Amino acid sequence: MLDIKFVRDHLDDVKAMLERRHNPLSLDDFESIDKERRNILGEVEELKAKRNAASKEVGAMKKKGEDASALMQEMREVGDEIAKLDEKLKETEARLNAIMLSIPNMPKEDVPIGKDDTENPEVRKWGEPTKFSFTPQAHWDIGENLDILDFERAHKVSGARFTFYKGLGARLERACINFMMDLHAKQGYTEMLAPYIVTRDSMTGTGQLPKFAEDMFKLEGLDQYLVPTAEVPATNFHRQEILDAAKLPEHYTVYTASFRAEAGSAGKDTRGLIRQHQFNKVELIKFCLPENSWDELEGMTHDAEEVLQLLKIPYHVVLLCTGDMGFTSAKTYDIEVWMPSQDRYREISSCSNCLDFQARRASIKFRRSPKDKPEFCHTLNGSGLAVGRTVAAILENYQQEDGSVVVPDALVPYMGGVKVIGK
RNA sequence: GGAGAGGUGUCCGAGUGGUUUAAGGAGCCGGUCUUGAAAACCGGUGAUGCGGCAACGCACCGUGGGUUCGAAUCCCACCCUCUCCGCCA
Repeated sequence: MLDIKFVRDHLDDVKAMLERRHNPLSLDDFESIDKERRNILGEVEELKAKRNAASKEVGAMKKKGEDASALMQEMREVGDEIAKLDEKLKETEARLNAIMLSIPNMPKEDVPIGKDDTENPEVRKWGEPTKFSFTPQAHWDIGENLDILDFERAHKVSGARFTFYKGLGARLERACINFMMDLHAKQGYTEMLAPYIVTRDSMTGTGQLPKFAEDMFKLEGLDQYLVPTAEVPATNFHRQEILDAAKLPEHYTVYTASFRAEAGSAGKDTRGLIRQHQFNKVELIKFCLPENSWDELEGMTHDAEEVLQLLKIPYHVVLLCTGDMGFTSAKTYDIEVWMPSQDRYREISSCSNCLDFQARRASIKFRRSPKDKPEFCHTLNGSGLAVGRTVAAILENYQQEDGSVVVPDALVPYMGGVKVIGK
């Protein structure tokens, strides 16, 4: 969430930002509700001050044996008035809060203005699209032919958008997870495994709620949700904490399965591993000082890219334009991996600097020294990487004419020495 | 799931209706002493949020309600933690 003082003082800038993001939220009511809230607050606090003073006096009078009934009667009426105003205040604050929770983060100045993913500029490119002397197959065909992916049975057992990994397919997925976690640990990230179920407060803290409820799975009868990304448990790890500045930055690499309802994406990527209700992901999370977050974003993006470099899979990095950015982000790089069967790059990682947007929602602070006032941390998150999509990219980029798949050198030790997945 | 205990400031811990502006201690900051440090002693110090230019005010003792002129304290509901039992990977 943005600082309400910032919104108050830069309302036109915030409105312009919404337009650039193609966000239909209207802030026309903001000013009046904000003013109303402060008016009521002033009134009710004045009455409370009066009551506090009078109550003290009642106590003193009673001690002296004096009659305080007139004052008590008067305060009874003041109390009724306070109750009425408190009710009104609560209602006004709820409306204001709903608005504040719906305003997305302010994009950094250098984020290009654009309407959707067709307007994301390429920042850099690594490797060249893989060339084949034959017509490359899609990863779902490769996987089924090798009997390492089973979509049909998954549909029977769980419904659409689920997959069984089998044999060396399962091994490959697991190898990728371990390879990524080991690499990120070497890069200085602390390894973490996190809960797959989180509370509503956690979902609100990182910005998934209240706006994106339809994107996730809620547990029936409970106020808890399946994690749509490890970002949620990992960022909320420090919710409502004041961290020691000397311990910042904190870097975590977190593996979880991720669960997404994929409402509204019916018909998109219906085949294969690209868009699943459940997928594995290794996430990178950072908590840092405000002055360092832009450098930390560059570092995090490179740390994620290194996975693909070591796997020797071509990719490029794009900078998301205003219309394509996530709600909580001020700047996002997407890493897109080359997918031969689709003859284009597909997103495999998204690295974002959220500035203090999540920290304010989740109250994650730090103190520069014991005497200083706490300030909000900056939080960053990035995929390092989406594992299912990585497996898809390996299958497609490393496929051979005979239908087998060569295991990238970096993964061979994680595959128990297996160098080729064949029939 | 059953039974019990408990949730108070950075920490420990007192507090069952009115100077609680949360006792006391630890810690922390400053000072005295000391070659320096420790110890001892003296003084200072709860955190956070909101409103206000400010003085200041309001809120906050797990959360949400309620009773009262007044609630950390009484009542109701809920959440969480711990111990034991049951069940269980």
